[in-house]
Amino acid sequence: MENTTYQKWLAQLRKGYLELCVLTVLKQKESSYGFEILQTLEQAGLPINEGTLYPLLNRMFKNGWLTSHWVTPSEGGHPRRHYQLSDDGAELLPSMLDTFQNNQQALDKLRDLK
Amino acid sequence: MENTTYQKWLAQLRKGYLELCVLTVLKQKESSYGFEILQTLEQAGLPINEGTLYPLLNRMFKNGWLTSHWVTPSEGGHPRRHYQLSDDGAELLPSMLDTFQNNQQALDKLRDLK
DNA sequence: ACAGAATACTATGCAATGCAAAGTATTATT
DNA sequence: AATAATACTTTGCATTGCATAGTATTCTGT
Repeated sequence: MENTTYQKWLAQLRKGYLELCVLTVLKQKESSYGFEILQTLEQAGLPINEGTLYPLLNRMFKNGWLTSHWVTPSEGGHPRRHYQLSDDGAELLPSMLDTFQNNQQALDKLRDLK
Repeated sequence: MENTTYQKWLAQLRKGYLELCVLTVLKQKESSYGFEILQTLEQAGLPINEGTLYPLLNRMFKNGWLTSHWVTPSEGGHPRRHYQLSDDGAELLPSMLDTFQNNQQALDKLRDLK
């Protein structure tokens, strides 16, 4: 109740940041799919909504940051849409990490004011 | 040109983060006003738009995170709208810092995958 | 004295995204 | 047969960074 505006703020803080996280996961795993990424993020302490991740992957794909192909598991089960970093995505990731860390440093500076 | 989607991403990454920065500035300075905050952020490596900051201050005020009063400088000049942290804002700031640092840690975990 | 820059705040409208919610399918478990 | 788990899609809402334009005062250079 009293925390409503804080909850809203949490959602805002994830904007942009989630893209960085997903690119990082795909760099580490080389190839992964929605459901697995969802679990990986949760294990790293970032539980996010299905309705957040799937559209996100789609947007990143449309941006040309990812490539994608369908995989039907040989052991059976629901087909999975796998994603990998594209060349553009791989090139972007270091800049994004840089920006994120610069933000961290800017905040540290502000905390040291006066 | 090729960077358009990256520029958009930069704007997204600032959502939520800017609020944390402004709260931090106001904690350090105890009281400040729009134009000064603008310059403080720029000096910390965060140049932001007027049209971003003033509405942001207004929203934070409406959320009850800040208090505000007008000050006419004794040395003359344009009247300034000063802001300070409210009790709610002061209480919120540590939680926000915590969340931000947890995000940093989550990203570090992801970079260590496998 | 006048023009422009710097200071300082307000208001409007757009684009982008996290999330809730509901839906579709398949496979595994009980 | 029913439920849960796996796996992806789609719609609509609320929020926010930014571009842009507008208002007003003071200071600087010529």
